[in-house]
Amino acid sequence: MAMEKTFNAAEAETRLYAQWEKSGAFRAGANASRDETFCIMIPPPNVTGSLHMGHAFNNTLQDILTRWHRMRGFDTLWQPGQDHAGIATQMVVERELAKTNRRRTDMSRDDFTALVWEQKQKSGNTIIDQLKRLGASCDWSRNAFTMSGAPNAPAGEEGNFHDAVIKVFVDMYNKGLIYRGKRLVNWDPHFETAISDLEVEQIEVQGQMWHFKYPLAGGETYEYVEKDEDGNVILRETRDYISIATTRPETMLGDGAVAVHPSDERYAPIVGKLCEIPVGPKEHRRLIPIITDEYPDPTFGSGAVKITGAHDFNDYAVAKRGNIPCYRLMDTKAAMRSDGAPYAEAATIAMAVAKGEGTLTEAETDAINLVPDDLRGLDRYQARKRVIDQITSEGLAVTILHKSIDKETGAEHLERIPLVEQNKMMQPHGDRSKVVIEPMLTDQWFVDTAKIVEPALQAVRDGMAAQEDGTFDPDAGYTRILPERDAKTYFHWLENIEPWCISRQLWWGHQIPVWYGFNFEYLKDIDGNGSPTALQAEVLESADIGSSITVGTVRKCAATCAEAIVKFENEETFQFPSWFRPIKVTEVKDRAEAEEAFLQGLRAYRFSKSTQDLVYPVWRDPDVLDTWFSSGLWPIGTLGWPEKTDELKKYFPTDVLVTGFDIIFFWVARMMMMQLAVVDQVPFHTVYVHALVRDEKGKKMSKSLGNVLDPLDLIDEYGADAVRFTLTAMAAMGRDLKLSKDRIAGYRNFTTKLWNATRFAEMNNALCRDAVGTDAIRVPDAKHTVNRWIIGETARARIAVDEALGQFRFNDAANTLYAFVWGKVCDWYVEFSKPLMDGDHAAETRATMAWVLDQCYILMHPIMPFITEELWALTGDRAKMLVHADWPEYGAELIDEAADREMNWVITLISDIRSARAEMHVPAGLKLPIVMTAMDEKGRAALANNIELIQRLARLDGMTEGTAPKGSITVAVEGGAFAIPLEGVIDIAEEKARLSKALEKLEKDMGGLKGRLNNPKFVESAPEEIVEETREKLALAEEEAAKLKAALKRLADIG
RNA sequence: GGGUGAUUAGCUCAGUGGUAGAGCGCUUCGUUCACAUCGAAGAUGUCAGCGGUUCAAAUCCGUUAUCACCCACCA
Repeated sequence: MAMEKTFNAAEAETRLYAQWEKSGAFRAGANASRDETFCIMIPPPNVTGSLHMGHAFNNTLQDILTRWHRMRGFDTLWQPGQDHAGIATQMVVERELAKTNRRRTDMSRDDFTALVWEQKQKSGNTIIDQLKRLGASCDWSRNAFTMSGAPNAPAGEEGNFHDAVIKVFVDMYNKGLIYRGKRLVNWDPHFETAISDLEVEQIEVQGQMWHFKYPLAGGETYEYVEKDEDGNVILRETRDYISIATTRPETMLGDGAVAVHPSDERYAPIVGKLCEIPVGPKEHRRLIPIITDEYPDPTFGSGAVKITGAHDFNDYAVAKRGNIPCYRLMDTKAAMRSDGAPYAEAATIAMAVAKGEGTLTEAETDAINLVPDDLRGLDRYQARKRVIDQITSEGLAVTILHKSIDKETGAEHLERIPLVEQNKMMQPHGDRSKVVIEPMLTDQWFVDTAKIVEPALQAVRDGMAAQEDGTFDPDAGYTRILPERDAKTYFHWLENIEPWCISRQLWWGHQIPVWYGFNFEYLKDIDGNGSPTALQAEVLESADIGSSITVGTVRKCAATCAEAIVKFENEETFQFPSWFRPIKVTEVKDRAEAEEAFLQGLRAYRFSKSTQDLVYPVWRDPDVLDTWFSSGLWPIGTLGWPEKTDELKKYFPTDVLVTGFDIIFFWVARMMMMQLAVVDQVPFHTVYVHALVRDEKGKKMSKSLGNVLDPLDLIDEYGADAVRFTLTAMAAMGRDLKLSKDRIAGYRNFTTKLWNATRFAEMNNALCRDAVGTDAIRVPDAKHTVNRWIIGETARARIAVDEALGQFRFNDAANTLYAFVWGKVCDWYVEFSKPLMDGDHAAETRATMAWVLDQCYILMHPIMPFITEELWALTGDRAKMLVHADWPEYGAELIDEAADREMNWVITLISDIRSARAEMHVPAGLKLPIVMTAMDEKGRAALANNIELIQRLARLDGMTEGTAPKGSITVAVEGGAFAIPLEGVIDIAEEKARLSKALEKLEKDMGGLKGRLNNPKFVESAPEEIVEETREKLALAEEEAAKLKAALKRLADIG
């Protein structure tokens, strides 16, 4: 067998991965030899996504933990899968449609989702294949998908994830943890859906703020007084208006009030009076009250704020407090241009066109004339412009005097211009659509997070407390978040949690399992003393009013419902009146089941059996659930819940969640809340939060910046092992990770180094094992110091690696291995072994070399699986593949302190001689004799044992004992000194300089050491071992200094 | 506005009380039979500033400066 000079990663990686898969190496429970389980849930990537650097990092860490546990004999499962990613995936398909000038609304919902499924099946495997290239050892036979088993899922997409999601929704609804409500939500005008707070990002934009006059009702006037900070009056005038400042003039028509701070004296005279919204035909202008509220800041703007409850979150709060009506002005549909095409920019919301009903709820009386005709159907920004123009032309814009100079004449004059302030403001944008979010008052579904947040908080409080005092127990039912500061983020968010809006007006996702129908409870009230509304009256009028409700009543109700449903179908955001609402949330598969469920409810209430032949109208809520609602169930969902599967029993709660901090809120917190709410257990005992991958300059990698490093390109160029090792070595907890190609190349060289160390052993027949097939379990019974030393070093490495991985200190593990393999094995042990490969110690040394290299493969395998597996196969007949090799358990018992001391002495001696030679410019190839001028017993023994390798590595030519010859350089070591005769070669001045410099450094050190030891407080207070160590250091330094001085003196005598 | 973190060699970063390290880069030398994707040697730091605690501080505390990120409702 002759090995190639380097590892061919491209060829070997594919071959090895196929071999692992074929042998079922990654299957749940493969290689299990003990009862303990270890389970990691992959953070499911978007099904349309492709592997980016963040994935590569995240999954490398998971793979390391998984492979490590699998080799240690745990019953291991790394559960893979993908997320259906509602908005993102729907966006991909809609973009495709747009290429052929089609839109989603051109087809039926079923046809559209069928297209999405096609897309899923087309691109869903991309990321799986990419993860395989990285070496991820997931159990692909269990690959999961958050939409599997949905009603319209095509063949091959079976599964029970959908059922689990629906069941959780129903259970939570029945427990009162989910409700439907009319609230102000973040409306994304591009996707025409509500989104949650987390999906909104605040972006700083240059904004404008306009100042307008709202005339007081009836032409009333008041004395407006402005004072400076010291209370001096700086302005006093009579006004017949109140001046407001706004950044959103187009919402003025929806104002419900003008608010000022209670302490604001300027407006005190007019609080409680009415003012007029100065937009639209004069005869139809609304009057709104001037109220007080703590919210307005008297020092900002004019101090007076218009309150538009339906289009601003602050205003909404003020309106709630002050019982001010909220008028929704806008439609949820994008405005159309006159030619019927949508506006190019996405942020288009029409000013409401609907009269009366529906859109302008909560203030139905005023609805009719809310929006004048000339503003209807406009995009919000067009409407803004028109409103500003109208106000300005009417002279109601607040103006300021502006000095300007006539260019022609040079004459200076003052002119009045509208007061428009330019200021930077944070504006909410959709994180996917990048368009400005419109707060909208709509009916949405919410999770009442306040009711389920406490267990999620407590579990982490307990986990962190245990982590703190060192009593952490994985089975105790709590969760720790590492590093600690991310726990703070978690607490902060959960302690201030808002209701979670979970309905999305999309088509791709889990449709909400709620069916609407006539609420018969409503009629019950009529039988009492309640006064009927118009509808009730109508229903009752045509029904037989009597002791019981008759078939006729039901027919009438059915007809009324049908009418509502027609409206609902034509207008997705149709607001159901209160008599039409979900009266039962149930797990039903289709309309027939829903109808049957309703009928059962009716029978139970007051209808006779004769009504069951009625066709009763029901309607399913068209909204789908937020993607994170289903992702939140990932741990139990992938394990088969609600079925009581073996996997669920075995692997749940799972062990570690490895994730980036950017989805702590989106995902981690929600999994915690939902698992606790549904199965009353934490989903994992440890959350390991890692850094974000950035480019060399520390910028977040993004397509728009063009600074993306594609992990697959890097794998092509350097091999997966090098990429993985780089990421691991840089995985210091909770920092940014700046990736550069140089670093990857460095670690690629490291793989080559290991490869070539193996090549050396192979050439020296070190790999002809005396015990083929034992897979290096047996530690060689070595006698020679060199071998005993490297065995001890191997044990140290194993201990350090296990400890590092146990604490999620991935970089420590990587650096330990790097230093061991390169710094110990390659730099020294391979060299030391060369003279031993023949002669008395040959067999032992070869066995040790073989064993040490095996240990390198094993210990490195979790980080660098490919090259190690390849070397494992190349170097022996193995009973098992490396992926299933047994992780070693040897420890400190293998460390031979005496061998350690001896070899470290030898290494220091060789290094010192090399150093002296280099500094004296001794030609590297020249072999020199050496004279031992002094040596203690231990030194003599060490020397005798290792003389051959010392001569070889220090390039010496024979050793004698005696006094330093003329013109020699001095090398001082612990216990002795050497002289290297260099008469004629040596430059005495240079040698003096070298020795003086070394001496200087020593004396500086000695000064510090002496200073400490002379300080009585140090000797008293410091631990004994530290004091002792300091004394030893000083003694050694003094000894060496004495030798250097002697050498210097000799040089002085000569020169 | 609130919060969190960072500031260490030319660069990228480790280092949680005992007197500072790695990789890359740089300089010099080297084709000794594992490896030039290599080897040997070398240079470079008031550990951001100031103050405090301590026998001892890069490390703990306070403060200042700069930067980064997260959260947030200034119309």
